[in-house]
Amino acid sequence: MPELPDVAVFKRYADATALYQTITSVSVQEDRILEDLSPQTLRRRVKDGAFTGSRRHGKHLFMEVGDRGWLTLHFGMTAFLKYHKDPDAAPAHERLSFGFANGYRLAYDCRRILGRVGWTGSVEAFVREKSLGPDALDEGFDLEAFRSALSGKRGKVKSALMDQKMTAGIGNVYSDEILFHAGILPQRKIGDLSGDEVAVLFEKMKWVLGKTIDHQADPDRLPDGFLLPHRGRDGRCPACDEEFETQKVSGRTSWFCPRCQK
DNA sequence: CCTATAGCCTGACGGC
DNA sequence: TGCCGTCAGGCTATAG
Repeated sequence: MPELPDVAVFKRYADATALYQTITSVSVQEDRILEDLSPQTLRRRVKDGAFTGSRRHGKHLFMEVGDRGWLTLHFGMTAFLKYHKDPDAAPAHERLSFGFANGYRLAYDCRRILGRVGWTGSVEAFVREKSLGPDALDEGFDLEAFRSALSGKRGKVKSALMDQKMTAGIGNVYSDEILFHAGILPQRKIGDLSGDEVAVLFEKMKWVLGKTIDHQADPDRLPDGFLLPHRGRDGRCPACDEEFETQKVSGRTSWFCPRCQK
């Protein structure tokens, strides 16, 4: 699930629940979740500290622990956060959790163990090391920068949107959503797009990501006209009622409307 | 350098 | 009911 809008919602959730509380314990149920970090080191770094702030870049969430550094969280395909007190309320695939002085825990649930939690001294250094492009919602990432990032790319437009080095945050689902609103087929080649199409794509990228965050990235709360609620359900275009088609692009299933998208 | 593809992981789901 | 194949909203290493 977790692409930029989902992680933005996780950030809000973490900010609303876990900030400024003394961390009294760390529980690691699954070592493979940790990226270049032992449970002991993690414990030493956060214990008796507190989450004092957070940032997001693309699909990554960073939780600041005072001046000690930043916890880095990536959610793979299936991870999410859950703040709970009652052990019965713990999510089914809790891999790691932080206990607070008030008795609550912030749990990291990751069914497929494709997500990773690590540590960095600097968010900027982390972004550089991972070769991540600018966050898709960064205001500095404007149309000019978008055109420049696309120039020289030869593949399909959907692959480019999902390329985290081009811009960070867009995955399979939201690339389809953006292309649907832009009226562009996912399998189109970058070089074949007109200047106007690139401008529309850019505008819809910003619009879709912002709009879905406003609606908690929840398919059931999105207003009419979005692809996401129809994806794999009734499978019909909300604009023209044509049946959506699917096609593998970059090894992932793409959904598109053969009538609305050119 | 670039792009496309296989593999990593677990578990939910549908068909038989 | 139970088993099995398929597939899932990501990333990385590797091949071409």
